[in-house]
Amino acid sequence: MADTKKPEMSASQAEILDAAAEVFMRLGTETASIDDVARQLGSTKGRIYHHFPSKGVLLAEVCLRAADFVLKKVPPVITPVATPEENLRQMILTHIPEVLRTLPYHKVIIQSYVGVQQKSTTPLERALFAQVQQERKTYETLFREVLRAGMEDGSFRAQNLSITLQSVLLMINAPVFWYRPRDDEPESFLPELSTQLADMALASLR
Amino acid sequence: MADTKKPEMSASQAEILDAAAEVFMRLGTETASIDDVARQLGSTKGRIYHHFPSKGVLLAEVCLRAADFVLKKVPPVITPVATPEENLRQMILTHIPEVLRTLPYHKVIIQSYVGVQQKSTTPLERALFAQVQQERKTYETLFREVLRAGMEDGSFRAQNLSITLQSVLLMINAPVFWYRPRDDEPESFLPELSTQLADMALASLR
DNA sequence: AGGCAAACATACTACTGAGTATGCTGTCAA
DNA sequence: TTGACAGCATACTCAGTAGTATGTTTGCCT
Repeated sequence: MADTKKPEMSASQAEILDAAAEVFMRLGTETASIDDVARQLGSTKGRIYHHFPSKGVLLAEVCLRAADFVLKKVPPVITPVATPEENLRQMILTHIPEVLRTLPYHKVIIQSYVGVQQKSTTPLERALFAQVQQERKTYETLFREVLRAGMEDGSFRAQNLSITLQSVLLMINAPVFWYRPRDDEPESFLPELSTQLADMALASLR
Repeated sequence: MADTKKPEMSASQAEILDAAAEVFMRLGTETASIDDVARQLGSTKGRIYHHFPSKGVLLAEVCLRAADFVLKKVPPVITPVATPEENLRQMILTHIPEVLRTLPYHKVIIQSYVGVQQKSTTPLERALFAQVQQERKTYETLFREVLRAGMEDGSFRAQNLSITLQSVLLMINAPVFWYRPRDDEPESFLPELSTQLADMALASLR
């Protein structure tokens, strides 16, 4: 655990992950083949297997990147000087645009969340998915602590914390299920969407 | 449209659908094979293909049944004499236990909702999935109308209706993502879960 | 210049899993 | 009783896909 966990991803690897996320989103992680991903890249299998040892690892890396996106943006906006309401609101207002900016990644990680333990994975794949699980747990804890603090000081209604946490998390991820970027969409839509969801989430806690 | 849409499902067919829902839930709709479903039944492929022409149709029938479950229970509790809040609360308190009672089916339909258009489907499969889409839309409309009525008479805060609808729907389906029945679970847990979610959903609208 | 990796492309192999063709068995009507 | 059909089981076929083995090019260091 001595070394920092940044495996120095190359530009080509990032490009492959972008393509994989896009294709996995469109076709589903199981249905999509490595050849589909290669076609999306305008290249062939060889390129992908040069950088990733298996399809399972590729999928795991996509999920890991999805988790990293929000995990880099949200923690910095939390501050001890703010009230739980203010903290939670800022977290949500940061979370939603970042998720929609990297939408394909999050559509993929939700697939892996809804369906399925991976079948017959290699040790490396298991390790990566364990890391995804870990980061997910870390991210949940950020929200859990804010909710707990708010319930303690009476800002939020006292009730089952786990249920509350899951509900709030799913609520702020709801756009992942239905949002599709549109050409005729006004500039103001994303901020409006974010604030409305933040309002609803906060209201649900009172 | 003259005939009633009840294709007279046999007991054997229902048993197959139960097994398919269970296996599709555990392994994922793409990963799970027909042989897996057959093994769950303690029989072989032959039985399944005798009743269903393809894996896609089998999956579609599972989704259709999932939609039917809630669509049979929820509409009867809606009444014009009640306020929008009261109607919505009763709908949620009916929806959640029914979903958890038939959990595997709903885990499957959510998979098909998150991931993917089906690839290279037969006309029959397309027709069935269109029917699923139709029933889903019908179900959504029930909630949309109650929300709209509540916004009109001032019970609910006026805001983007579609966003509100999607958020509420996802919120009351949240347990599908995380709930797992436990042996040491008190009798009272399900009612408590339902009322807490109903409270949160209604509060989010104020 | 030249050699040597890294970064791919090409051409395979092996296997899994959907779908089919056919065989077997009980049941029920005529 | 018999034949005919529903309800399965068994034993295949065949297409698609993950993974591999091996070529080919491109930078890059000396």
